[in-house]
This record gives sequence, C-alpha cells and structure tokens, in this order.
Amino acid sequence: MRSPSLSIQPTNCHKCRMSALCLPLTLDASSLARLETAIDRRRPRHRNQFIFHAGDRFESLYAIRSGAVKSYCTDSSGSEQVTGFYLPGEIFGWDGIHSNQHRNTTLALETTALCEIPFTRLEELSQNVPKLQQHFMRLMAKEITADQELITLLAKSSAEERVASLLISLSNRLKRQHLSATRFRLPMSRADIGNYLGLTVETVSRVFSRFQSFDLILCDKKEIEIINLPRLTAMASQ
Amino acid sequence: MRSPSLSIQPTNCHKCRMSALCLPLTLDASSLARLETAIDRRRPRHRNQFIFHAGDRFESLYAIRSGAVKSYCTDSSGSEQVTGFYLPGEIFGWDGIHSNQHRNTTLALETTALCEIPFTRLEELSQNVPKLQQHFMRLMAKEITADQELITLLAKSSAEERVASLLISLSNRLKRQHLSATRFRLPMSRADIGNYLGLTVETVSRVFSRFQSFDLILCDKKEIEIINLPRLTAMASQ
DNA sequence: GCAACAATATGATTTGGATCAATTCTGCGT
DNA sequence: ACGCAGAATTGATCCAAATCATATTGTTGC
Repeated sequence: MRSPSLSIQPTNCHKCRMSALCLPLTLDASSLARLETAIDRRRPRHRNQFIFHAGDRFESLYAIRSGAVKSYCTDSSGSEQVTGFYLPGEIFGWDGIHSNQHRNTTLALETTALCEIPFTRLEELSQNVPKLQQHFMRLMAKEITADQELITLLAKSSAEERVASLLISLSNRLKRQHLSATRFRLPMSRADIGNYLGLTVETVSRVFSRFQSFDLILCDKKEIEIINLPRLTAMASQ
Repeated sequence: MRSPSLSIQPTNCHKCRMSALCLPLTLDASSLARLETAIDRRRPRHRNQFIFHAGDRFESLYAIRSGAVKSYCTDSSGSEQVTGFYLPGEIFGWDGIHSNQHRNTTLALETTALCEIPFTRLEELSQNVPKLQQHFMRLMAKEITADQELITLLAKSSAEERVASLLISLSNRLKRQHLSATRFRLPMSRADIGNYLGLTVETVSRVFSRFQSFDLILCDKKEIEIINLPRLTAMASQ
C-alpha cells in the first residue's frame, strides 16, 4: 500500500521544494541540468527499511524529500549508538567518504522518499562547477558543526536540557521547511531519543511527563505540541 | 626566547615529515609547487597563545608541524566545551567553513609550529587538482568520523572507558608519527581532559590513580607510560 | 475479538560521578 | 631561596539518572 502523496516525484531539482536546502541557490541552468542527470530518485523506503548498512561500500549521498531516517553505528560489543536523525531537505551519508565505506547504518523511521546522488559524479561535476564544490564543502562543515553541538550537549547538559534541545532542534528544522514549529509528530521512538541523547528510555519518558506538568509541551505519544516555546528554548540553550 | 629546534622550518612540503598526513601522497610536482606558494609558515605560537577566536572571520585551515593545540567553544552561559585536541600532522579550522566564521577558539597548549593554508587559495587549486579536492574532502570526512566517535563515547561510556579511549587515541596518533606509543607527555591539563570527556577534574584524577593501581599505566603528572596496552585498549573499545 | 508483543509510563532502589572541602605539589616571578 | 597562584590529588557527602520492577496502553496478526 503506497501513500498517494509519495507518488508525486518532481522530475527535476528546480521544481523540488527542498532545493533551497540541498542545492546551491546560485547554480545556473546548465550546471543544474548536469547535476540532475546524476541524481537517482529511488522508490520510497518503508518504515524500518535500510538505506545502507555499516560496512557497505560508499557510493552515494542521499537527500531526503519526505519522511525521516535515523543513522546509528554498532560498537564492538554490539550495542547501538544513534548518531543522527535526518529530516526532509537534509543530506546524509557523509560518514562513508573517509574510508570509502559507511560507518553507520541508516534506516527509514517512516515512509521516506530519497534522492540518491552518486558521489563520483558529484566530484566530477564539482571540478567544473566551483559553486557546487563550495556548497558541498559547506554542507559537510555543517555536519561537523552539528556534531560538535551534540558533543557539547552530551558532555555538559542535564537530561531536561538534552530533551529540550532535541525538541527545539526538530522545531527549527520543521520551521525551515515551512511546517509548524509547535505541532509535529516525532518520527522516532523514546528509545531512539534516549540512545541519541545518552539517556535511558525511562528518563526520556519522565522528562516528557515533567515537561507536560510544567506546561511546556502537550504530548500524546508521538504527537507533540510545544506550548511555551520561549521557555523550552531557554532550557535548550543552557 | 625561542626553542632552537623550532627555527628549523622546512622550505617546502615534500621535505616536511608531516606531508604524508596532511598532503595527498599522489600529488605531482607541479601541483605541489602551486600548493606550496599558498602556504604560510607562520612564526611559532607559545603556550596559551591563540590561533583564532570564535567569531573570527574564517580565512585559513591550519596544519600542525610540532606542538599541540586545543579547540573549544563557549556557550551562551559562558562555559567552555573542549571540542578537540590536535597533534602534529593534523589539520584544524574546519569549523569555520560553514558560516565563514569560526565557532571554536583555538590555542596552543605548548610551543607550536603551524602551516597556514588560505582556504580560498585551496578551493581554487582544488578546481584544477582533483586529487587535492578529494584529499580535503576525506580530511573533512575524517573529522566527522572522529566527532561521531566522541559522541558515542560521551553517550555511552563510563569515566574509565572515556579516559582509556583518550589515552589510546593519543597513543595511536603518536605512533602514526613514529613516536613512542607507550611513553609520552600529555600536552593538556586534567581540567582540559575532563572538559573534553564530560567529566570533572576530580574524576579524571581518580581514574588516573585507579589506572595506576591496576598497573595499566604509570604517570607522573603529565608524563604517561602505558604498561598494559592490550588491557587499556580493551577498556577503551568497550 | 483476543492473544502476544512492543512501546510507554511510573514507582522504588541503587550508584557513579558531581560537588564540596582540604591538602599537597609545582612552577614561576621577584 | 622565598612566597604565591594554579594544578593535581584525595576524602566525605550528595544527587541525578541508571537500574530494577510493574503496570498500562497500543499495535499486529490470527
């Protein structure tokens, strides 16, 4: 059973509402045309389907058109560490560039539509289109910045600050897509949130309950409504 | 007063013993010559001198020839978070690419010799030298991988596992430079280590003491000798 | 409609590391 | 050599979050 909205696949990047995020705004028409020939719009992935596994040969970067994915790596003892959640307009797969194979496993948290961007094609194009090279370097640098923010969060913050930060991050990223910044559905489980934030499920659950009792949020399972955005933001940026 | 060893500045990259780490091995002579004209070998920085501050306009990447630096960012409440330590052969400054200004402040932990690589020159050269573009993308990807490893460490590990991981990381990085993997001097304070690993100074100190009583290491202030490398490695990769 | 199972919530207890406190060690400038 | 400020160690106490335990709700297949 396919969701009807997902059958709408833009035939090219400039018609895609994500392009402002995943493409350089300044790319001229002929450069854009060349890039488009490289992009494979794959069939949508369903909940819990894998995009790639840790150890897979690195071939492509992926841009999300709709849905959500989580990335995680598995350590020697077999336990998982969630390294990121990616939402529409965001690009993932950078982890494979260094050693030519992926470190993380990535799977769809809900039905997800992707654009696959073959990396060697991207490198070739970058040689001829300086703006493209610049743009992708910036996107990588953004990933570094995001990771460093998470490092600070994990090194310093309390459970409440961590959960607040995640909610504010999601809120901001949805807002950038012109979606509601205060009402949304979490694509991931409490267990995923806990794993990502270095907390147990129980602690995450308790923090959600406490936030409700403080009238910061309303939540019904995965449906979230932020009631007091300023105060939640203040808690997050502690 | 200058340390005499630091006045020896290689006149070009191919004579520098770090080049295997910071330069693509496959770069041909003319490409190398063009890169060298862009690199500024600045005067050495002394202990506690800044390389750049958070907020500074991003101009260059820096490669370390000798010495050590720490990077840290300061959050809204003014507290510091150490985001990385860099040793000879390593490149830092990536954090500035995304927004064209540095997020981190970086300072010398001891007398440090640097190569400054102006980023716009590097981008121009990368257009003409595909290997160079590839190489720098890989270095950025390596930074992402390293950050994600730190994230896993902070999200999951105990104090002992964290300290063991740092010691093993330093050991491996020194080994790569053909220095002793089991005897070295820590360039950073216990406070820096604690900040980096999300622990207090007291905890770091206690872990060092415990490691000594377990006959894993010998340490006299900043001088470290790893006695039982296999067991310490096992603790680190838990 | 109802097992069987996964996800969430919440209470009771334990614990690892933080915090507070005091002492020793170590350069460093005069 | 002396004194002083910062760095490191060690001990005593406390607390936030982990762990253990149980209940509740939601979901899936039969």
